[in-house]
Amino acid sequence: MRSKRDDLVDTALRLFYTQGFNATGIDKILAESGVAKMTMYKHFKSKDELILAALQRRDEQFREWLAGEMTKASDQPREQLLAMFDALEQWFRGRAFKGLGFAGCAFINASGEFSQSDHPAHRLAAEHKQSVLDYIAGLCADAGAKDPVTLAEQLALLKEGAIVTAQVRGLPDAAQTAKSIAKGLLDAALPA
Amino acid sequence: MRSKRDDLVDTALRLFYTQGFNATGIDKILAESGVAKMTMYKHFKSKDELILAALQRRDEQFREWLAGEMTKASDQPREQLLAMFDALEQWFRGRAFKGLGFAGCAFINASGEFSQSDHPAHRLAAEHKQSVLDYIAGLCADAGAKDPVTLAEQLALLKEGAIVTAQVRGLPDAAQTAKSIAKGLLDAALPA
DNA sequence: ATGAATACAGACAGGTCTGTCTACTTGTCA
DNA sequence: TGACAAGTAGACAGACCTGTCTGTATTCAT
Repeated sequence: MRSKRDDLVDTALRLFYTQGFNATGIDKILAESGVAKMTMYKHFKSKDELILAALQRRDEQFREWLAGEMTKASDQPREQLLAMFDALEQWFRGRAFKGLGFAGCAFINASGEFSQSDHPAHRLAAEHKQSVLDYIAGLCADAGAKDPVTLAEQLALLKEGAIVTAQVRGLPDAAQTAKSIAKGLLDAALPA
Repeated sequence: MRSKRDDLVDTALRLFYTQGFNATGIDKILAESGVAKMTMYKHFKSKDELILAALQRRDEQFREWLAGEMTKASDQPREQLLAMFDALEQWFRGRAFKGLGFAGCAFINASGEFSQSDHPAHRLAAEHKQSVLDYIAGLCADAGAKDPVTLAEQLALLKEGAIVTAQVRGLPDAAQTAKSIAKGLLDAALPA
């Protein structure tokens, strides 16, 4: 059975993601999740803590989804890396997370709203990006890259570029633009 | 002489950029700019209009700065395009805009806070990105690219990736990561 | 079945937000 | 001098915000 805490965090994530962190009030989250205020304040000391919990859930959800899409596309690391960009395109087109249209990257958005780099939400965003980077770097190593970390940094940068382009300009095609650049990088960095 | 309106817009831009749009109240802008509330409401019908005016100023300011850095680096379009990434690095390190440290891209941040794509601020962000893209595409054409628009889309995507990486993870080096990818793209797309 | 834990609704305090209003001061130009 | 434009301070309304509190209902294990 889903706990009240889960309902709360899911609703909070949805509203924070689609409407913004500062723009979303506690009362709206409570109303939409059907949870009482005191219940929330028993689970979380403050709105800030709820924000962190929502971002943590997003981190798990997103990485699980991405790894799933990539592994189901192929069992060869090179193909998995390229499949990342196809997965991104599905996300940009709103087909990735049930009941959650594309509204950019929750962590980029959080970094924008909480721009001081020592803010817990900003820190969490940096950690999320690092986790994804580590995952990519592992695949680059598996694929036989001479310098897997550098290659992973390049691919991750392409990923961020695609996300922002899709969000700001409304161009889901950006995923394919990034993918074609990625192909060139992989051709150059991986043994034939 | 600087008009009150200019003081207002400059202060608004600085605070919106560094603290966020929703998180910045009118009163703080008025206090820091030394302008009375009624004066502001004479120039702008609402806070939303002030936000738009601030973003418009940022658009001019940023594009003027970027074009300046690029043209002063070289008079060859290929070198100018590469110099864009060096300029970005200066920005990321806080050396680009006097009295305005790096806090990501104001337009990406705006798109994050106002995620509905028909919101005026979001629309303005898309227009800004398009303007920069057009500028890049012009240089690509000057450099003799067969498909200047595609090349420009690729370079612009690298630029966005670098900005986000520098902001979220605090890595100004991302500019050089993007630059080295850009070099490969230019080598492939431009006539020797 | 009784006590503990969990959740509920809803009022409330204290603060902040945007936007409006009034009444006063300053500077300019004719 | 006198009319007018532009700016000022500060009060205010009404909405919304976070976080606290009270008192009641439900669930569950012992």
